[in-house]
Amino acid sequence: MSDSIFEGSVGEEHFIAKTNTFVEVILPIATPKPTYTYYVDEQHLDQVQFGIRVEVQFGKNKLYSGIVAGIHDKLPKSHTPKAIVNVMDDEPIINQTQFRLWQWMASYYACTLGEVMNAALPANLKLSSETRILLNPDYGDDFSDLNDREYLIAEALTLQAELKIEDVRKIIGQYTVYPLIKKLLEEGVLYLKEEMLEKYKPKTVKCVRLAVPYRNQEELLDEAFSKLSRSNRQVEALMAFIQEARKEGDVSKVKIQEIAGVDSSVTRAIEQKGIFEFYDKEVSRISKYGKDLDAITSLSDQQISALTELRTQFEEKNVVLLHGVTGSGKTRVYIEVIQAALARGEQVLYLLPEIALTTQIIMRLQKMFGDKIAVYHSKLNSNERVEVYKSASAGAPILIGPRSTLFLPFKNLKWVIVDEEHDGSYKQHDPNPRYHGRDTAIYLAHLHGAKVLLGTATPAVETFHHTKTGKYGIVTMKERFGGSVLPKLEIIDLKDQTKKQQMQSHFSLPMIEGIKATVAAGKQVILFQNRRGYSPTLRCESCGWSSECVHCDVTLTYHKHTNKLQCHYCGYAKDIPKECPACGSAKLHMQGFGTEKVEDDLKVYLPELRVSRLDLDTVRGKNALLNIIQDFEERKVDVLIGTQMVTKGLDFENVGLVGVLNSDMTLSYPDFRASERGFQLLTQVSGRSGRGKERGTVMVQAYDTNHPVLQEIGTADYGSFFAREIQERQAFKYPPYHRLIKVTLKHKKPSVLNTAAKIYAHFLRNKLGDRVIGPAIPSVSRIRGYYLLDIMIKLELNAKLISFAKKQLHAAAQDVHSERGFSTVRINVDVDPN
DNA sequence: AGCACGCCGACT
DNA sequence: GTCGGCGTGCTC
Repeated sequence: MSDSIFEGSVGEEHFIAKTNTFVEVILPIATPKPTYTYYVDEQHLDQVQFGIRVEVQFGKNKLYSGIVAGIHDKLPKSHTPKAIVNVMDDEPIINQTQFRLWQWMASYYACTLGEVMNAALPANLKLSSETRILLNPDYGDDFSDLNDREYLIAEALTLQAELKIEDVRKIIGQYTVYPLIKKLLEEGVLYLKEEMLEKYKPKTVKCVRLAVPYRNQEELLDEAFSKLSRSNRQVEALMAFIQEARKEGDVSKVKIQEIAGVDSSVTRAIEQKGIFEFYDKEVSRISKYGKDLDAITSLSDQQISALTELRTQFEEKNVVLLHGVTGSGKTRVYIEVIQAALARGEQVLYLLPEIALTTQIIMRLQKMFGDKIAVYHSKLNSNERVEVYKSASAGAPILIGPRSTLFLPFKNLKWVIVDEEHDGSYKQHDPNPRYHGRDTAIYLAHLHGAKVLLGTATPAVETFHHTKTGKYGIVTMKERFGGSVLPKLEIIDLKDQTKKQQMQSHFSLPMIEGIKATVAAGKQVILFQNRRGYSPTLRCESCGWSSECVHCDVTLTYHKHTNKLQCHYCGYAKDIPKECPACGSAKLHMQGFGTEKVEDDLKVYLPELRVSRLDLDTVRGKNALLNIIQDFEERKVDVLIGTQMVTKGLDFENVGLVGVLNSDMTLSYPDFRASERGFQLLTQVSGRSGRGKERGTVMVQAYDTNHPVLQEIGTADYGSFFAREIQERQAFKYPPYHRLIKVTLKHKKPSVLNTAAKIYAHFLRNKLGDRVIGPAIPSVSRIRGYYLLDIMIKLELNAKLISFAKKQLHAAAQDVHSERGFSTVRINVDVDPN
């Protein structure tokens, strides 16, 4: 080792370098450099290793916890490194494989390592000086277990609700505070600020027990019965209770009412006579659901042959698509695959689209595999997340969750299941890294030497294409489980209905009749309304004025519960004007229809029906979704009106009719995936119908009844859809034949933005020619006060070309930013946009 | 991403 | 005359 002694400082402290060791540190921020070099002094020398967190100063006062990505002895020539402030871990929190995944993502999705790190680590592993700490109210005010310094912090927090890391530093008069805070977090004394937002609320169930004299003295029961003898129903309820009480500890009120066939007025009466007593029992959602799900079912012939076929395919291919029609029982096949993996001691990753929407599947798996499953739920608090994170490296057998679950530190990953592989929500849109969960999963599996099972009823065009070229294997299941047949499809011509004046608001006559008949037959109905672009807006009949957001280029939509006009992009809200602000006319009326309007209209035409609604607005609360689903399952609701959400993994037995109110919107959306999305959506929606014994019906209302996709769902014919679609993709240079990169430029001033986009596009066109398209004005051209322009790049599938192009994207951005007055133009790159 | 430095308009 | 607006550049 050469002598490379230099002088430097950290904060106020001055040091003279005595070692010759430096670390490359990844910081959780979007900076152009992937890592920064820090000096390791003597006291930390034997603690630094790859993958641990170190506390470092960055800039004048910012402190971050960064990750050590490398150790070396080369003093940087251009500058004097700062020393690390502290070492935070004894053991690495990421492994080499994770780091390789991060690097791949940063390179493939054209973002920084820091941005990947940000997405990859749970919040509790990413302390920075911006973090605010609060007192955990559950800990109480007994601080006697704390040492002096800890006590000082806790005491300060009783006086002041929250503290910044900087404040903590001042209070205890020392610079190094992270280890202290880390310890207090672990002991449950503190909370990080984010955590307070999502308070854990246990679910409770109303339960029944006998009131005091009767509870302990069985001989008094006769007396209880005689007290109730005047009411048969009350006697029955008590008998139901006694019968249930023999089985297990807690007896739910609902269950008794169900068995005795009575409602809550009866149980309440018994309570009032002093025989019953009600109490709330905390239940885990899983066990509650687990009970009424059947034990492991036997496999159908089709499932058995699918499994055999899968085994064969996996001998050759690393990725296999399981293409099974809705209701063919793919989940059952996954369960078998998982069980086989567990028997061999292999780790399984199970990815789902939106976790909240697929609780049914999670429950089913959890019931099957119990505590072998760790769910990386988006609503876990930070401590729970860290627990799951650590359990992955400890070898938890099954890890299940949305795309971010990819980032866990797997130990022996051998299987990745990507359920509903086609689902658009696997793609992250907004903050970098704009990654695709399915595609990243395939790379992750490659790093681990694991196999990937993609499952869906409606494969993504890219995926199916890869099965055609032989890159992926494919196994098909054509029949629905339990012999239920695919639903009957009726296309209703809205042009014709309008002509005959048979439309009632947005319902055609056949649709109304269909709903009536289905409910009369004791079946339930799902109505699907694609909200996209079809929300109710306020329009002036005289001059055509409509209310627009002041920050975004969208019309405001009417929300009944707030009685205001609101913006979907930024949340801006305003009161409903009495007269038109443009022309003064009072003829303002509501236009368009969202699920809310459908619900209201239906109540007018069919007032006797029990209607419920499932969309983003009604599932805000933590249990709301579950409640809506349960009510529908328990048949307390006749008609469920929903958006896309009803298409995702929900499984209801008693649905006789699925109605699609307006299919045109879905199919005529102006982008290259419109057909694909439309086909997937309509097929998935219709798959909700007739899951039980009898054949269901699907009614699709359409103006453009000749749209090819409408014919293709009719025959559930993926093959002909694919054949037509793949030709268009090829002809118009879209994926899978070309790779798309979408660049979005943003600025507050349209003039600056326009020039910037021109410079950018011109720069790129010089390098890439007519592969560069645009700039074009996107359908929403302004968001939160920023104007937007899109530039699309279509690249042939040539690795050299693609990596060249990504370099040029970077150069083009620098070119724009170096121009005077253009440094504030934001440039976002989205590889493989949806 | 944050933060300080620096250069131009409306105020005591 | 300054206060503060934002545009610019740098951070190991």
